[in-house]
Amino acid sequence: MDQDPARQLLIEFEQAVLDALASNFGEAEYERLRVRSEDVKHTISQLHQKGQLSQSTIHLGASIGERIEQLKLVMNEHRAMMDELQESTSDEIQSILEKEPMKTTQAPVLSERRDVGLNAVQMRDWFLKNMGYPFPSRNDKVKILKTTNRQGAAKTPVLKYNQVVLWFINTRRRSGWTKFLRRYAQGDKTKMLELVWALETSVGGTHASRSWSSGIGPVSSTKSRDGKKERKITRMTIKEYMPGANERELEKMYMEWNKIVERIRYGVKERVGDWIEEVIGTSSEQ
DNA sequence: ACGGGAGTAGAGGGAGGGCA
DNA sequence: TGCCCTCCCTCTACTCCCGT
Repeated sequence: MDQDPARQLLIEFEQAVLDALASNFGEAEYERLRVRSEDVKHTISQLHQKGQLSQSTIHLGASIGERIEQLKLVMNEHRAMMDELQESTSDEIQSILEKEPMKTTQAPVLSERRDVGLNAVQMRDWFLKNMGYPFPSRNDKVKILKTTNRQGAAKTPVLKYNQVVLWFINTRRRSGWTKFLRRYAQGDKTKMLELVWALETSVGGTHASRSWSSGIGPVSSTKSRDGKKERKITRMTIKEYMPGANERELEKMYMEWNKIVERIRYGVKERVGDWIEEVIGTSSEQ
């Protein structure tokens, strides 16, 4: 039994989400979970305000979110087959029904620019799996687009290709990834890839335990993702990458890196409890 | 031509203060 | 206590510019 009430609350909450996902996840179940998430959010926020939320509890919350996310992805794989079948049928029906002229491609009016938040789960996931080179090719973007739209079909607005492009541009900049690239890799993306690989091996563990990966993988591959040109990656340790750096400088770099990862995982959200909303919001799409 | 970066506008929402 | 207003922050998306 966990002695920390906040930790206990989070663990019980995770169990409730898992139970719901394992059962027939209907509207009633969603509503119950939503109410419960409000309680959890309220309690966690209060503890945070009182300064009673330990770092390990915050990390527990993060890893619970990660586990729920992974379960969701697995379930979506199974669902994808059915969806594809449905999609091809509905496309056919839609082409028959679409006798109206094509919608205009004009820029949306300002009031439509930020109606509801983007479903950025897939984009965040892709970014975190390719931290060394977070520049998705056209194919990657289309894949992200399809998966996102399949997942959030009814609850979130359709994600457009351009939104994926913009999201990655903004996230690289705002998360601090671009600054990190300039500071520690002199703006050289190949060097950055080497650095992130060095960081990854230095930290150790798996993608699940770290929550991020360089994107290179264990087997040597020098070909860039888009296949346009070769990138020679030298695999070295962090000490080899930064031979002149002392422990303090390395520590500072690790801290900056962790901050970037956190920003990408949860957006630049600072309010405690927002991650719960995000988890509930995305899990309910099952 | 295309993709990415930088600067920026605007919408939405939370926090906090003032007031009845 | 509840309402209103203002300020500030986050996020999306636009425009312009630059590099390939």
